Parts: sequence; C-alpha cells; structure tokens
Amino acid sequence: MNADHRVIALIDMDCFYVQVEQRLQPEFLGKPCGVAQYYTWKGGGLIAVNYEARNFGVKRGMRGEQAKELCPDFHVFHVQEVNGKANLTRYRDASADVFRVLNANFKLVEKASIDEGGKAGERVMELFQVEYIGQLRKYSLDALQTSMGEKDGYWLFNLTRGIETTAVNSRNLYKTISASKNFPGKTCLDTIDKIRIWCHNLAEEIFNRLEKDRAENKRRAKLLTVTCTLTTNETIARSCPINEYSIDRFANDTLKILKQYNKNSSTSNIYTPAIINLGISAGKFLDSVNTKSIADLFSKQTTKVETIRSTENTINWQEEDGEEEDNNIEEKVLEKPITTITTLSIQGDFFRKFKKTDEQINTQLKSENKTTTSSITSFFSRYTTNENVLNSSPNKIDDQYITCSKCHKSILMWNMPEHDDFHYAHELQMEENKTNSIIKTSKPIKRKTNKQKINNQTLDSFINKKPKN
DNA sequence: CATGATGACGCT
DNA sequence: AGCGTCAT
Repeated sequence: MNADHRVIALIDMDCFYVQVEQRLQPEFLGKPCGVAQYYTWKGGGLIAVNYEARNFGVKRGMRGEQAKELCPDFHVFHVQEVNGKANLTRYRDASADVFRVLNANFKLVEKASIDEGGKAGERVMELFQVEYIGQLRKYSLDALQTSMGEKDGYWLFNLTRGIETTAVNSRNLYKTISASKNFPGKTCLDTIDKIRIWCHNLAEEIFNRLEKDRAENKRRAKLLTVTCTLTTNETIARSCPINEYSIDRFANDTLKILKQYNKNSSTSNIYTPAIINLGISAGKFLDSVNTKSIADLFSKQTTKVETIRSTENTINWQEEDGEEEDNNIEEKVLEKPITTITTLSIQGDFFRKFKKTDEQINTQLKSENKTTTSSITSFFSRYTTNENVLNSSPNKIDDQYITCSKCHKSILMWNMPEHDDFHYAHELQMEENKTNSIIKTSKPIKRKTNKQKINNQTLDSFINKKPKN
C-alpha cells in the first residue's frame, strides 16, 4: 500500500457533549436532550442537541426555553459553571478519552482540521452543479483551477480521481488553550473592578488547564494573548510572553494590556469603552525538555514523525536520518493539512458519497456497506455500567471477555468496538489487494521521503494490534 | 440586553 | 504579531 492506496477514515462524534452527559446519566439515553450553557437567560443557550430532539426542530443555538416549547420532553443538561463561567472541562476530558483509545490502536491519528470542507464543499457543489464529488471528474483541470484557484483546483482535480496524498500527521494536542466569555448588553465590563475580577477568573482557568497540559504533555506555553471586543465593536488582540505559569501573572498581564485601551482617566474606576468579550489564550508551546531520553532519539521503534514547531526552530524526530530534509516552500504548499484520520467507525453521508464515486471508478469495495454505528455509548462501554455493557455486547459473555465471531479470539469486551473495526479495516485491505487497477497520478506530487515511508505501509501495519494478555 | 466558548487557520 | 473568518 502506498500513498495512493490508503484508507482514511474520519470520525465525527455526533452531538458529543450530549453523549458525554448521557454516559453519566444513562437514564436519558434515547430521550430528546441537549446541553446548554448558562440557564438564567431563557433557559441557557444550547450548544449540543441530540437527534431525538432535532426531530422536534430543536437546534443548536436555541434557548433552552424554546426547545421546551418545541419538545416538551426535552431534557437540558447544563454545562458546569466555575466562577460564573461555563467550563467545558468535562467534554475536553471525554475527548481526551477518545484520543487515548485511538492513539492506543492506530499509529496515525490526526485531529480534524478540514479545509476544503463545509462551506467550500457546498460552494463547489453549487458552482459545478454536482451532487457527488466524483461528478467533478467531467471538468478539466483548467476549469477547476479557473474557478477554485490553481492550488485548490489541482487538489480537487486529483481528489476526484481518488488521489489525495496529503500525509496524515500524528497530532492530537491543542495548539492553543483559551478561555473567554461574553458580556452582552448590560453585563458588559465597564469598570476596572469588574475587569480585574474577570481577568482573574479567566487567568485561573487558563492556569489550571495549562498546568494539566504541562503534566500530561511535557510542554509549556510561551505566549499569552489577550483578546477583547469593545462596545465600539472593535476587536483587539495583544500578546505578551509567558515566563512562568501563575494565576496572578496571567491576570496582571491581562489587566495591564486592557488598561491601555481605557479612554477614561486612570484614576477613575470606569472603563470606557466597555468590554463585551474577553478572552485569554495561551500558545506557542515548547517542549519542556528532557522528556525523551537520548536512547529514545536513537531507537528504531518509531515510524511516526513528530514535528514540533516553535518560534525559532523546527525540530524533527524521525526514524532514519536518510536524505536531507528538503523543507522548501513548494512542499509546504502541498502539505495542506487536510482532514484527519482516525478510524473506527465510519458513519453518515460522508462515506456513502465516497462509496458512490468509488463505484464509478473501479476501486470500489465489494464488502457490503457496513456502517459501523458505534455510538459513543458502545464506544465507551468500558466506562459505563455493567448493565449497559451487557446490552451492547455481542455474542457470549464470559465475565470480562467475549469471543469475536470473526476470529474467535477472546477479546476484552471493552475493546470490542475497536476490535470489530479492525476487522472491517482488514476487509478493506483485502479488497484493495485484489483490485490493482488504480489510476496513476498524472503529475506525481513531490513529497518528503520520510512521509512516503509512513504511507508505504500496509493497512495491517498501520494498525497496532493490541497485545492480548 | 443576549448564539457562547473555543479552536484552527489565512491574510497582511 | 494582530485581525478576520469559519466551524462546531
């Protein structure tokens, strides 16, 4: 399997926050629910709505009260509040759980950042009057480039032919950690006292999250960025270095920055123009050294490439020294960070559309459209109550283990969702081995040798089989 | 009063 | 470095 023969799966967790809450309170499974932050103002604002509720017309962004009108049985989970501010820790932690599972089972897991996605996709569909991406193949490279620009047009041209060589980077960590809050209407921050308090509140949250991040990821943020929107409707962003993690320093630095925009007398408590939105963000993470031993740097065990960028330097760890790293600009352009990888379940329209186009080419997969509907509930079955595990577990149950119907191996039951997906991935691989008639790249895309090595693996090797003990 | 909190990224 | 855009 080379770069042109690979399986990229995209995982999209539907109404993730709702499922996180339902995992905690399983009695709400199957019922129309949503997650709202705050509640005093019309029942809070919904930031996640499950499908049961969507059937009633409830949507994200709606107020809890309106949701109740549309759907009397609607249940609202409320986001935790700390210091009067919504705190999303619970969902970040749950997300980290997901990535722990993915990282434990796959070598390449990239957090999604889908450019060319969403709006752009719709624009393309509109522009060319197509429903499926494969239908774009009737357009010439020229035509695509004329409409989409040289770069994107070329990318699209190849993409429609099943050619997409962008490397999947192994990256799970946040590039920034930020905390912000709106102060709408009358609640705007119009005094120094209020601002001081909120600088502190936000600084505290940032501090806590940074400390946790430092412990877990052995890195430190080097830059603090304060962002605020004023009643004048202008947005201001100013940065300052982070020398040490400290609530007071974060708070004071933030306050100092904000004071620069106060048009009022410095002796007055009044702050003008008032602040409608205030946020603190920490970024420019640097490794806090010595996390890797020298031996690690020389070890052969790793095939994956980690690139950590900092302000001044770029460090690459890689398996072989091999050729020179050619870091020319052209390549960077080609390395447009696309999608994502990740695997496990494949659900929804995304894959179906792909299947349809694949059938038009001859690389289609014969295996029946097996849509692994692994809801978060089954995904997390290991964490939920026994009752739930039993409900979602196939085949015979022997305390902690169950027997896989396909390979007859004894699998820890909480590993079953992943294990099952492994079989699916394996089937895809077998199908692909059979079909060798693949379109070749007309213009081969130049890429780094090390990345090629990454992609030059079979799907089997792509997947880490968990040691069964 | 009031679609909020947070990310990533592109442009300049 | 700072601002704007887009997405969920």
